[in-house]
Amino acid sequence: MNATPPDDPLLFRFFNEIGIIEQLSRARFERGLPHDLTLSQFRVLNHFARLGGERSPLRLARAFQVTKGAVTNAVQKLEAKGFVATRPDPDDRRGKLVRLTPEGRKARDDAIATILPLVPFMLKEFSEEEFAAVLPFLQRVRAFLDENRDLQPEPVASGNGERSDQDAP
Amino acid sequence: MNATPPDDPLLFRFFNEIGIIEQLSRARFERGLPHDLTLSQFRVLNHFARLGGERSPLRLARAFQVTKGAVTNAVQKLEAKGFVATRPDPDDRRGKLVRLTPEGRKARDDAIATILPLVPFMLKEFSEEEFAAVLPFLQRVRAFLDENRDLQPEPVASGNGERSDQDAP
DNA sequence: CTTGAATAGTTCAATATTGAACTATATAGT
DNA sequence: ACTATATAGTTCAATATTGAACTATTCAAG
Repeated sequence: MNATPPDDPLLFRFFNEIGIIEQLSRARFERGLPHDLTLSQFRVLNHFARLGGERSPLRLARAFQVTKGAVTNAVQKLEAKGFVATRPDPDDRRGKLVRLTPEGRKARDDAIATILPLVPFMLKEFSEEEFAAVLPFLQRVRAFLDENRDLQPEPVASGNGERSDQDAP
Repeated sequence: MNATPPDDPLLFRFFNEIGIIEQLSRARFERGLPHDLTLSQFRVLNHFARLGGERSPLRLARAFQVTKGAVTNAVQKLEAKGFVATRPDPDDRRGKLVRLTPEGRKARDDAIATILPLVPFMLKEFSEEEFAAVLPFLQRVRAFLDENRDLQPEPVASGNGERSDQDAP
């Protein structure tokens, strides 16, 4: 069954395919998550595993495009499991810093391991070159959307500082 | 800030970009939805607007990869707003058939209208040709994931009948 | 300094989604 | 026919997310 009629703007068809792929891949990944991890919780672990260091909950909220409350929740759950640790921000006593623990690092690796079998599975159908070919364009689109996050198309307002920390899944 | 380190499998980087693009575009679209529509509710309207006809809630649930309960909820809300109508399935008295009303059709068009300005906005940065170039590959990936939905990569089991009604957003 | 606005984080009510239980109907095997 | 099992839809408790209120701290202007 077709997903978007061929007479829709090319752009809609593009975003429609993106949406379906995301939904299908997320459903598959979410099912297999170990340690009772939520996708949101995994995202936090993955963020730190990839980027290292310490971050405030607010930065995480912006990176994931969720509310501060959602991050509070995820961080509390992760802290209860011992997968992240927090400390007060020494430079700003309102703030907090979250970091990955070794256990959290391992939990993240366990989660990644559940999708690793997918690599050879998909590479039977698609070549590395094909992914490599589309990647740069996807990155450009992502960067464009990221730069124009809260921007309404019409007014062409001016960008507002801190951007570009987007993360997924 | 980079999203996925360049040494990750190309596949992960691909799905990571997909995930980010989906998140950014969904956030933007969701914000502007009219008629107090939820994204889930819009999906139902859009599904019927594109494919026409009548469908059972169960088919919708499979198309959207959500539970039957979620569809019950969305359909009830849409019915309360007069955007869909339902009738008992004449061939199966357990079943129900949902269809779009003219008001629902209009509500869907209103929703689409909120993102239409994005088309010229993005076409300043990207050409139609670029989208056309990546679309076929995305469609192949989508079809592959759709065909192998609940399939675990390892056992290479046999496909199980009814598939391929996936929809998004 | 002191006051007022902004910011970081938490909490809470409201809403959506899930997974499981439940009801009603259909289908298959004997 | 009769019983057992499967299926369509709803409902409900549990959980996650949101948006707003709230607390505590910081920053900026006078």
